[in-house]
Amino acid sequence: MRSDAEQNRDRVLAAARAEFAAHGPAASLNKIAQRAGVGPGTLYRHFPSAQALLVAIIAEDVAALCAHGTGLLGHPRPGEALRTWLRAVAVHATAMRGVVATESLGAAADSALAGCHDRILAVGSALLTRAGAADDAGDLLTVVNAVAWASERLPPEEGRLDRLLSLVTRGLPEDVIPPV
Amino acid sequence: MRSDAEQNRDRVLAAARAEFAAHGPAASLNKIAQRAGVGPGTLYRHFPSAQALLVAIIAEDVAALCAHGTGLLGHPRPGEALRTWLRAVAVHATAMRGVVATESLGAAADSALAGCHDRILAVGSALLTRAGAADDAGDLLTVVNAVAWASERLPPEEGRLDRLLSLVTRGLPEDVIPPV
DNA sequence: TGTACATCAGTGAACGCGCGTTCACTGATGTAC
DNA sequence: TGTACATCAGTGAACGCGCGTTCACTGATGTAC
Repeated sequence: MRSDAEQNRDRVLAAARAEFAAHGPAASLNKIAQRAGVGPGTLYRHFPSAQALLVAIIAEDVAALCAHGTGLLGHPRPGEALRTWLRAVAVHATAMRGVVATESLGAAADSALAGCHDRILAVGSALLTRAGAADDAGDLLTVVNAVAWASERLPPEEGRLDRLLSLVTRGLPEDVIPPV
Repeated sequence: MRSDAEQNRDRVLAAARAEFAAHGPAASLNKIAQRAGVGPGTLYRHFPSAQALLVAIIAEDVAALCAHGTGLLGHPRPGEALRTWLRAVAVHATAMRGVVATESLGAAADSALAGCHDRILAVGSALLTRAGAADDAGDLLTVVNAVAWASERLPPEEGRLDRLLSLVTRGLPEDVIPPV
């Protein structure tokens, strides 16, 4: 790829993140192009649709989330590791006014996002198994996504996301802490 | 109100339900008017905005939901009564491609829907208290709404809504069933 | 290293579209007598 | 009951707007020599 093209691609992605964060699903492609300082034609050269933009953005994040989760597989307390990772998933899904949560839910059915979905699911399953939970990883991640979406729509309130998450995770196995 | 006006109002509401069900938040007011067989001006005479339409629709449902919940306060098994009602709330929130869930979440901050929100919350609190749960009714209803929203976005699957709900409600007190 | 050139990314005005919304006009309804 | 009329609901063409998208043209980049 020509170096100026790559630079523009990156600028478009950054602008898209900002516009989606500001306007959610109603973000306009023309405005993303404008914010990135390129013509609409340039945006289309790199991303043929808003969907393609979102896929690129989400794929950027999913790798980090999977790495985080894989690292937590070595955490000494499996239950805590699981909860920590689920919170990270929720924070990720909170981004961009619910757009990420919405896309993530449909990821299994979307061929472009299917890879992301599978990788997240694999990490989640591993963490669940290690924590000794019999839950379905897909269902659990669905609910975590849903909770993230909800917390993003409500007026911001300190600690709300954690309260809502704890409603969901309180059924998961707790770590046995050896008495001191 | 003139009788033809009331008839048109009802037809617009019915058409709006159908259009929101078909297209979610992207439903068009012109198309709602067309489906109702009235001119756009008539729709505006009754409802100045899409928001006003939604408020009218939701208010229609909330009354039924509250009556249902109030009736369940006399149910012999408080835990089961609570779960039954939460499921009814979820089914209500599943309507119209997530539009109802989205509106319901913002209801507390929306003066037109604040009344609905308060009534639902009061019924929920009563059922929770009776079941012996210490949970915050607002948080619980938020999560139930979120789960309903998610289940509406995923490809339909028999029993999914109940599975997701059970993830949320398994932390609630169970009824003590006397041994036979 | 320097230059000529082919490639292809970038430009941005312009398109058609459907949206929400308006308003001058029409006509049905309900009322007063 | 019958009629004349005032009220106000209904109409629908038309508006401006911003959207997604296109495409003929420009010009920067990287390459071949």
